[in-house]
Amino acid sequence: MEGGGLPISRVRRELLYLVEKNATVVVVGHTGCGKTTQIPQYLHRSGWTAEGSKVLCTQPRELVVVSVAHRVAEEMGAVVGGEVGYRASSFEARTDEGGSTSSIEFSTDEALVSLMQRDPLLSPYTVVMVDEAHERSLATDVVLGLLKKVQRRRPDLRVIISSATIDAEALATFFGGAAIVSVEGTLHDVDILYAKVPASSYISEAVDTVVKIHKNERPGDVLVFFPGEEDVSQALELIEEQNDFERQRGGADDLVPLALHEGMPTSKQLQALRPAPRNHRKVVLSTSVAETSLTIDGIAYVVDCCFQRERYYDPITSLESVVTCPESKASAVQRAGRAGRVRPGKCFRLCTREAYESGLLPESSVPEMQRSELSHVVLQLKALGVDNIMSFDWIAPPSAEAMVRALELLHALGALDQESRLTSPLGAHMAELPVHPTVAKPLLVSGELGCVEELLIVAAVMTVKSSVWQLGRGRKEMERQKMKFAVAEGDHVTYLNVYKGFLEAKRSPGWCDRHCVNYNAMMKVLGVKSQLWSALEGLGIKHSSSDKETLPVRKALAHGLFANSAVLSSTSTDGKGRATYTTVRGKVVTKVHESSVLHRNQPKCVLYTRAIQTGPATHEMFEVLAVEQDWLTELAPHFYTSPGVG
DNA sequence: GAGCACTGC
Repeated sequence: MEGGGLPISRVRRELLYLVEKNATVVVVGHTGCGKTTQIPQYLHRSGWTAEGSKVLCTQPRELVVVSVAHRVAEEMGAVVGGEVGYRASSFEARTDEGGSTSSIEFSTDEALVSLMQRDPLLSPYTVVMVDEAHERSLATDVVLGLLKKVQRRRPDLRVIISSATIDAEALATFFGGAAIVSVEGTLHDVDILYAKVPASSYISEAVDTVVKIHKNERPGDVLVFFPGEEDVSQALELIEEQNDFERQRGGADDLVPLALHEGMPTSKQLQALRPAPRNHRKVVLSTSVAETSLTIDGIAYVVDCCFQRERYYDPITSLESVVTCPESKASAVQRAGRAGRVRPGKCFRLCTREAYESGLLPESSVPEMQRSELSHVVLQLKALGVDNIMSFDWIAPPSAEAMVRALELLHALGALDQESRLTSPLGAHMAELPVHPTVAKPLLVSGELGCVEELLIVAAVMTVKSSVWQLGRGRKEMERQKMKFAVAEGDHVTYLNVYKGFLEAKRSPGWCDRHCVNYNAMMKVLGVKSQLWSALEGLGIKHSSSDKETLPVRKALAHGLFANSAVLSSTSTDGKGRATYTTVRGKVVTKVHESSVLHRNQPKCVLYTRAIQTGPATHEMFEVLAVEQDWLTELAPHFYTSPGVG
């Protein structure tokens, strides 16, 4: 397909003219208008890739990078790795550094940040297009700030920002008055219908809406968006009850409800993506995975609860919380668009039109940059030569507290010196590792402590976000299986046993199923582990193993995680018999989360990977490591002796 | 008694 019928083709000439005349152009257009696949080809055909120069297009997600590269190559009659290439880590690299012949390259935003550490002026590129900029991921915001900086030294560099929403003005202003071009329309129209009154419970309202669609609307599958996994399972139960009720009345039970969320095994996810049996209507009950990451064919109706869950980092306590809040209009539009992929569809929003139009729903979500822990971003910027982080040209500046926290942690980790300059070699090496600074430091000290192999495994598991554990036949069974691997030293050390078992079982998916281990997560662990090993090897670190000795492993981890410490409270329980802890810094009351192998052990002092607020006054620690309290002052003397702390 | 979603040097 040539893409001639796509909405983007109507603005081709205008777009090319604007790119010629302006340093920066903002393109506004919804998903499906063809901008991602067509704009790079327009640029290619109009001379922007002449004489070995290149056009780069970035995406927030790796999966999209790979699939778009293949689609564009196919449209051009080229092969991936030839005229069209991509940069992605966990997939086989299809372009190499300098000698690549690709005219059009696709990469993730993250990969562009790392590319800029090696080639700050992006010398071979004439145009960089930042796609899906409205998603405002951490990496997107970093890329936008960096590109603006590069443009000052390379006035010839063209930047195209593509966004699905109307915050185009803000983006254009940030780039000193960029040109704006709008792409009207999508492939198919979607009718938007609103609730007449605000719903008292979005779960039952969503289920009622599904039932109404099933009774009154033409055939076509339904996709329902819920904020979280818990909502998905409740809705699933309600629809099954409804089906039972229909059966008893002798009605048709041709409604097929299917859950879809990140935490499910892939086989179950695929089930939700498969077409329903003939004459049945499929209802996919999903979290926001289906908003951007997964595409389901045959969806004609979308039901949107109009809520989403967002993670917030509190720099004062250094703890995170996950809150349910009204979704942004940008998400609402994206979700609705999922109904119009194959033919005109309908979207039922469970908020009122007044609520939508009066500003009760924000235009866009708070950018990740303003609700995240920033030590990794700060370290990256330092490595890119941005000396004064506070005065970096942020498109949305993070809070001063969050930046101070990040600088403080990086200083305590030894990545920055007294003057906040990157230390050498430690800070520079930490910046070269594709993991969070609290994980990079343990990896780097593992050489001296003789436990490189063990740290590679633990760091890989910590970096692969999806849990190593997976529900098999119920929570009880998972608990039972987990205990087979569990050790008193904690979750991180337990991972070593899981990894060992996985290798001894020759990476068998069946073994994983029987032991409630997530096969996909383990395969990713293998990939990340070998990637980390080549990075460490490149830094001159020699391989070693501590075998059955776990003390060096815990010590190495403590070198990175010391800031996340909590001690067992003397007044021991929360009323339900569970021990409470107090974070050493911040003095917040917290508990060991049920998912941890240590949730009954009550060690005196623990380090955690993350602590999340799970209730109004409840914080829980995920991934917990048992340590000796005197390690804290030993490993981070300044951190634990400053006034008012410790 | 159970955690939105992504990614990388």
